Amino acid sequence: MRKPEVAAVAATHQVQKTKKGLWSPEEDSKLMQYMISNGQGCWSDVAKNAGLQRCGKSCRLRWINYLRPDLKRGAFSPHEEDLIIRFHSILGNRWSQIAARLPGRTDNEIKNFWNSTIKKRLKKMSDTSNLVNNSSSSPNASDSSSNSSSSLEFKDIIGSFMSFQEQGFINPSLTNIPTTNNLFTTPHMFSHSFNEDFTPCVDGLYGVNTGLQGELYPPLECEEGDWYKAEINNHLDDVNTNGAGNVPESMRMEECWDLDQLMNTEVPSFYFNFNFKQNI
DNA sequence: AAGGGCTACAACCGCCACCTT
DNA sequence: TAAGGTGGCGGTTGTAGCCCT
Repeated sequence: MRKPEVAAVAATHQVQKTKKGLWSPEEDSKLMQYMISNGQGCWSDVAKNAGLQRCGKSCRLRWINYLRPDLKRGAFSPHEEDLIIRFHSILGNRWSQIAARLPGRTDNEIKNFWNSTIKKRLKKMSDTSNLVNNSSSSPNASDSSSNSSSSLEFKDIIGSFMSFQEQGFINPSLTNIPTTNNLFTTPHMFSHSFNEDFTPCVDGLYGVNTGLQGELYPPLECEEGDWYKAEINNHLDDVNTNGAGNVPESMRMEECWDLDQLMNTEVPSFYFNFNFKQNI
């Protein structure tokens, strides 16, 4: 939160003052009344017409994140938490897309929740697993900052990896929790035992097909229950869970997957830009 | 009671995409 | 085509309020 301040902005013939910082109840009430009676329009007009000394952007943010009548208030339910974690494992930091799938929640809210709560939880988990599995590793083993060239968060990978493991998609007898030392160099075994196929999406990249994807890509030939060796690419940029930067526009997740349906199925599924290598 | 540390979250900033002129 | 305006988004900051000592 910020101290209220008044910034002078030079206008054509006069000096208009735009206020910054916390919104007062009076300002909230003005904006609320204006929005209810006029609806959403050009935000800079909203600021002017509602008699607010705020920039349009500030009005927009206040309305979307705080005043909107359809907002849900209060703590996230365990179900919402679960959804956020699952959506994040698929969408990365696309907060607005995650928020669009959680009615009544805003991207800002979810982002804050993730950064203040879930991230810490994952960090704790990764710290614990590093202690257990990597007692002889280098002092930097849990330091994600050493991978500063990538937007990939090591903690996120750990979280996703553990999620894979918890749900039985990673052969427990063949793999350990990865560390920064071995995550990108050690092949890990991914189960294919749920009744769908790994589906090649583009040149060396494989997704896990839940069967919801239709006939877009030919499935690999494989037997029910096979284990596949998934060799995670050495290049951090290629395993960026934040986006589909390595996947051609036409093949990106949004176009291929019905996320809403996906999230309602009993079969969890994930899509990483990992460079999977088939090892039958 | 005081004050220091920590957390949650409201709000700002900078960038980008899109639209209009 | 370029320039300017606007909206949307993710990252980041700063502080109110809580907790602990």
